Amino acid sequence: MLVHIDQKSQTPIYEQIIKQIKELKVKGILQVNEKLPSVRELSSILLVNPNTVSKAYQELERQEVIVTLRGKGTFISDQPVSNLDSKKMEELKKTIKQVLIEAKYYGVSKEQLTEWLDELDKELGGGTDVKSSKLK
Amino acid sequence: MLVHIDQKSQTPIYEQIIKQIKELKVKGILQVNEKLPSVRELSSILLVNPNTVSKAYQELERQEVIVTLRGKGTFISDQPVSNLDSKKMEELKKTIKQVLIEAKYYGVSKEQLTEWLDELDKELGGGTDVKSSKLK
DNA sequence: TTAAGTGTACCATTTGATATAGTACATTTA
DNA sequence: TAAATGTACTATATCAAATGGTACACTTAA
Repeated sequence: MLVHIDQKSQTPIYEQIIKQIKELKVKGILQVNEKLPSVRELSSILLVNPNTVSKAYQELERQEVIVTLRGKGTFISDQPVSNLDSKKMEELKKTIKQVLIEAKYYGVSKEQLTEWLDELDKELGGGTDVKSSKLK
Repeated sequence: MLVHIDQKSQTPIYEQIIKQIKELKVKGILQVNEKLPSVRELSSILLVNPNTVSKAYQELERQEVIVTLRGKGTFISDQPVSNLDSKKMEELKKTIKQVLIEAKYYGVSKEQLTEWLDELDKELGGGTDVKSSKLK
């Protein structure tokens, strides 16, 4: 299975699922309109409670990453990403700020962080650019 | 007071304290060997429990950001930052990866993130470069 | 129509982190 | 000695997270 749960992690299981589904979509491993495992199926694979998977799916739908159809299943959304949300922008910037502060404590320069960004962008970019692919 | 607590935040109070002390040090607002408010003093200022402040101070000392001396008080550490910790490096990289994935969902480009890094670096850089200042 | 699979909605319980409250102790300073 | 300091300890309350179980509405396929 593509999703992997770390039970020892301090990150909640449902958040781990959310992050990994997003990553798989950005990478293009999960294609638009592709069907995801059912709540029960994924829960039995990951050995977690169905409610936990359901919680992850509900949050993913709220973020318009996936679409759920009663009785049919859950699918990768083909809808455009919601408009630029200033709140989200601020969150991103705050997170980056914290990363930068942390980095300074370990002698990691801004330039190093920028290099990592380049690396990771290539690593992820092999898939689909979620935003622009919706606008064509 | 320089530290400000947001009771509504989902971030634990002790973590808010940790982050802000670090930021103040990176900015140079808190200088090396400078005395911090006592546990009881800061707790009464912030209207939080002394144990909560103590927890923050203990974690900050574990990270070698501050030094505590029994009966004397707590001070900004003048010790060199601990050697580059590969675990910490991985954590930073993971966080950046998540930020990048999030950014892609909101049409924020890698270049935009890089710009923010530059901005924030200047904003913080007015203070002292923690790492290099120890090596002179 | 029936049966299976789907997401969803409940409820109850457990666990762990967080925060508070209170007390006490060892150390340092004035 | 007295005050201030960090620390340790116990107890309690709250909340998020996760689990377990049951049930319902809808869709699909036999």
